Amino acid sequence: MTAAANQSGRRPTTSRRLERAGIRDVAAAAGVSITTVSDALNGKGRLPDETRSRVREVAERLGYRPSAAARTLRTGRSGLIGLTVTTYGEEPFTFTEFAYFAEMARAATSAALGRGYALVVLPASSRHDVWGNIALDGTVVIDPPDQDPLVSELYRSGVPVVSDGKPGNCPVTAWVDNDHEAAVLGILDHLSEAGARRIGLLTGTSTDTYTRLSTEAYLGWCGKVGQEPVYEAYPAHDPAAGAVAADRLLARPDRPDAVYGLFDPNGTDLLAAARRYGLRVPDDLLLVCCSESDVYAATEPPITTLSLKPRRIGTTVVNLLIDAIEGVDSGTGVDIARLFPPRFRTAGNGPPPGTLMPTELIVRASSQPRSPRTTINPPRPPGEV
Amino acid sequence: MTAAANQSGRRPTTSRRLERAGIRDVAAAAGVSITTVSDALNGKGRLPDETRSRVREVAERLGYRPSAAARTLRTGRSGLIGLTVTTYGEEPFTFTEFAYFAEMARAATSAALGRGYALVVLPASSRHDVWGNIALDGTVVIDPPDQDPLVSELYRSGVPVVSDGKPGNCPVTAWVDNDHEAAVLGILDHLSEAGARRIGLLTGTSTDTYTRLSTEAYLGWCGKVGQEPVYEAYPAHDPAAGAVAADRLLARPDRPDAVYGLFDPNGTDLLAAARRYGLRVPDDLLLVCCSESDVYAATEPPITTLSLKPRRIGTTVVNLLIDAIEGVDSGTGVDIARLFPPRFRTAGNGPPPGTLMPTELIVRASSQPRSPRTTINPPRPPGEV
DNA sequence: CACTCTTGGAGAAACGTATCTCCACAGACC
DNA sequence: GGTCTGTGGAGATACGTTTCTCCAAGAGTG
Repeated sequence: MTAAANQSGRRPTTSRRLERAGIRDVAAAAGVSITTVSDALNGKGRLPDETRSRVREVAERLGYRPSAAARTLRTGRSGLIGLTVTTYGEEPFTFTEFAYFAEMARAATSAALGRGYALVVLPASSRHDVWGNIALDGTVVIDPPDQDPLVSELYRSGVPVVSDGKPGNCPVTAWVDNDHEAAVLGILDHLSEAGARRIGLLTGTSTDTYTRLSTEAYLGWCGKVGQEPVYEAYPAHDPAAGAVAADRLLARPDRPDAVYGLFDPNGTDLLAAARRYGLRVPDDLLLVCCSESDVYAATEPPITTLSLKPRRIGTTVVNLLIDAIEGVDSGTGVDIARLFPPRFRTAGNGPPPGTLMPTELIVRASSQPRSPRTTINPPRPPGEV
Repeated sequence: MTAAANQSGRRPTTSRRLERAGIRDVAAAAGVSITTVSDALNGKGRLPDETRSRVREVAERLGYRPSAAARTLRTGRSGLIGLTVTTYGEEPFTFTEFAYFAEMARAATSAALGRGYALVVLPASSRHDVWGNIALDGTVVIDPPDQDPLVSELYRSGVPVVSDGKPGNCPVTAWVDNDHEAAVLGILDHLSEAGARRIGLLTGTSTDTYTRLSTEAYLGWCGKVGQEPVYEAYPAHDPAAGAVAADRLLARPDRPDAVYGLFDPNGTDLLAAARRYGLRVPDDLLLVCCSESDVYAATEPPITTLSLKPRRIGTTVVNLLIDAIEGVDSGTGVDIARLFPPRFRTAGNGPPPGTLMPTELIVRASSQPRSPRTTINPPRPPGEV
């Protein structure tokens, strides 16, 4: 009897065929020790290729699958990253409500998988019900509100957090955001150049960074160019409220001749409202909205959209987080993890490092400079989508 | 020195303040044993309320969080459910590409969270890179192809699998699907009643159940009513291909006077194609497409859509899976898990149990019975969205 | 020959929890 | 007084890995 067989000999005699093969069974079958099996399968240790391949072959034959739980317990790494969205109302799950989140989540998932991690979608609320039961290596938080208790809790637990959206007052490890101010100013300039005299804004009532920064940029611009602000705010998480707000905006006595809508559905909302009031786009009303959906390429007329490039954001956020988890400083390539466990590296003083990413304005017919001819049913070649 | 302190006394002397509090620390601080702490926090064992609350208070004070990895290792339950989509091309992640998946995933996530589970989004390919590293209690598979190797592998690993979409030849624990045949027949009848003489189909080239069953239902209907089939198939995962296929369909010499599009973007595709050929909807062309998006409520004209009710599907799939994991038979309430570990309950003979769920046709202007008056800019009250 | 390296690999200690087993003790009962 | 019963809780083990430590044996070296 080999030492390995001895080491695994304590299994109870009954119903062994029901058990899944463990590393001990592989060791026994291959006539080597547990250490050797582990090293062989993980490419570690000093083993001749012959032993390595033999162990691998035995493991394959037994259908051995290492226990993720045991590995996580031992190594302290689960390969799991939490993804949570905190704003946009009290709904349990507004997630993927808008194309932005869907795209961002998709890119984040891909990026994580590419580096050997998987994403777990979690709610921002409901404290220990689920959060406490999952071993997370880190968390991506979308749009954390000021003083987000969830982020604080995670920080206390030692879980690295990277946020999409500049954090108000949260101890995040790092953050990524669009340059919302530059984006709004760019759109307002674009509309002005297209002939707009009075630009309105369709905005939200929530206090997340996106809404706040965008609105502030608009108000600042109004102050600078001397235009009276014309805007309507509504709860962005309520899809029906957007149509009503769009209607209100166009029903005002000081009706704007151009509108920027901050949220994805605002394009169709505003277009429908314009039709109701007999306004032609872009002749009577210039339109831009923030959206990732390509339905606006096929509307009548096509609508100019601002893309926040969610794919780029999602990828960046995840890569930053995994860098923090693994302790690699992307700049230097130094492996910090060997010196300090990751959970203590968020404790730096000073603001967390952030990255501003540019947006992209996709100009379509709805914001073309005014011309005398009508835009109803313009002839377009069949190839254009 | 208490026995509890003795039991935890083997911690190395250095840098203890850096360690997170474990159950041993709580036991030592409360002057009780590990057993007592575990029982107190989990509501088990026979303990007086006084001890229970004291232990809880100490745990709270130390900021104790149980290790999910250790718990998973010990109990064999991770509270994690995999979610994967396998069809629609070779793309690494077509997930949330269409509103159906996004909605379904959202509902599934909510349902899982409601029962204390979290969802992990995983790719259908890339064998052991990620799948092997995660302890899953079960998996939801969307639209598995025939003989899906992934499902077979999961079955062999003992992981319960519930699929969205009737499985071709896979050992799933259970499945849920829409009644696609009934849905298509319903639409074709609806279009006929609206005055259609020749109904066309925009379908896909992939071999998943949805595409196959829908197309077969269409062909069967054509055979029964004696209409020559008029359809175009394209790779559904390619967004640009849909517009081209729609164009092809309307360019045919035997151009249909009504079209049903199987995929979400087909509505805008077909509408744009109709405009290019000067066809009025619904006067010259009746239109229905399968979509979960509400943009079709605001198009010009609004388009009739078939909803697959993804929320209901997602909820049902997850609940079935969790029932299987926890060994509760929804019908009887018997706890099977105590008799057989869940991984052996998929081995029954006969086909796996399946559930067919109804769809819903949301009728809008694009499939209204033909009338002499034009439908361009019909007057609508502002409240309607 | 005595010694150091190098190679190949075994042993055992964690990781942190849940839970099974069992014991001490106090009161009840005959 | 002795047995029984219920209460409260301690001890120890197992979950399945990874990894640190260390040993044996052969190869080279003076």
